Amino acid sequence: MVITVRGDIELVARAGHLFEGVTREFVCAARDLSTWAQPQAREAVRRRMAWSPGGVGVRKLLSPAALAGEESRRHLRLLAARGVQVRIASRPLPYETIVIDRSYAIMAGDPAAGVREYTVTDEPALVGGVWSLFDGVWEAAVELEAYLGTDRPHLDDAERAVLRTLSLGRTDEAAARTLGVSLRTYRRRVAALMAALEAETRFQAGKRAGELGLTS
Amino acid sequence: MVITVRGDIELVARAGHLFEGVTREFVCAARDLSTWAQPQAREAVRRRMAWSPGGVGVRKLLSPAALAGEESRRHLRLLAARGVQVRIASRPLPYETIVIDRSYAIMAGDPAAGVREYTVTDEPALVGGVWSLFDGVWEAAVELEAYLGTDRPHLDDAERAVLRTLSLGRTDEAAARTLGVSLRTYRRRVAALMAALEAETRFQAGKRAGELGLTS
DNA sequence: AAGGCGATGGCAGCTTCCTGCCATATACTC
DNA sequence: GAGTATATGGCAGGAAGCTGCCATCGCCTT
Repeated sequence: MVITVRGDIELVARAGHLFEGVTREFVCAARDLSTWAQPQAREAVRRRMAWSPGGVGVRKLLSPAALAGEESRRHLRLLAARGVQVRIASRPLPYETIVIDRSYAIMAGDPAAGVREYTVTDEPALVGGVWSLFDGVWEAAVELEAYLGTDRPHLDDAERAVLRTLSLGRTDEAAARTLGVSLRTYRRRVAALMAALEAETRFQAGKRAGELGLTS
Repeated sequence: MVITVRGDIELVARAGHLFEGVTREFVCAARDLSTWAQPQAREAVRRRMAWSPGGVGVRKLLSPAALAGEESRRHLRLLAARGVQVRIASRPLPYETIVIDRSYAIMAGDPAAGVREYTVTDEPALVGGVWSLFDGVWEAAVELEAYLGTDRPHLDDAERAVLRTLSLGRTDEAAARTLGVSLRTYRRRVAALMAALEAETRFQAGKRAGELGLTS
């Protein structure tokens, strides 16, 4: 069974009961928090949320863009406090996706289009496949608190350059030469980088950089 | 449009033309290489593959289980040599998935069932969503060569212990003391760990450890 | 012009790290 | 027992890394 609806209101009308019928699991991937802008939709979601403490696993997967505003962060933290698992994926997820109880999948159409289309299905292969892919992305994504906590130390150009030479395994002397600065300055910058990464040793700095995926 | 077929043969009969009509992109996620066991299916895939050099981007995403046998590895390397991008996801992907030209999605049903069911669709929202999720997993997955190369360096207890002390930022002397070995031995083990991580400096070792998620 | 400020470079001394060499110990094989 | 392999510890010398101090330079403000 596959149905396609246009817009939030029609979605709620046709598939709203699915939201309220969640018994075990509700997973949701989205680029940001702007979906469900319609009051009716939000209301339906809220009604569902009220049940969540009762054993329904709710997982919300978002892209970093969802953390843009301070308000968004507060909202997400609130959700997390209510038991919703929130993770941040490294890439945007333009097509919003919902899987309910591993039985129904709801996917939003191209966001570039005007009125948003939603496709709802209960085909086992589709639902299973989508859920499985979701789970893969979920596994690779990082916990909200961890993401906010690390606070992604913003490195300036000099620090990035230092990071690169360190990653190459050069000696300080060679690195300083390639960067065109003195040994003293280079080491000062290494010290600055380590401070930025809250590391006391170069090993710790490297580990931190690796964990944060600072490749450059 | 959504159709469901039972078994490889019927899939090829009903959707085989999709494989041969690839023009831009062919992506595929699977747990292992056992799919397409049927000769007809393999043949269809092979015909498709013959075109791939002509600009079709082929991405194959597998779980580590696909690397079980030496034969599998050879096969994958062969594919890679032919221009197929092969990556290994960290988790198994029980539901096999194919997306062709971002226009058609084919998803296999529960592998536990007897005859395998396949669902084929061209619903934009479904295809787009599946593709997007695939891309997310893909991004988090690791290149075949990198995976085989690094081969998840298996660290013994001694190396794990060293890793822990290094992560704590202790000096070698303190670390050696807490581990109850001499300074010389401790440093030998650090050198061994660095060799295992293919690192030339402690920074690189830390980075590698961070990237590999070696927390302990 | 004068002064403050921040980044740089040189120097020096210190700590830490790295490794080759040798001696010892333990275990395993023949 | 003799021989071999492997892990350990000590020592020493060298390489690399760290940082305090001071002088210099460019830039900005007053």
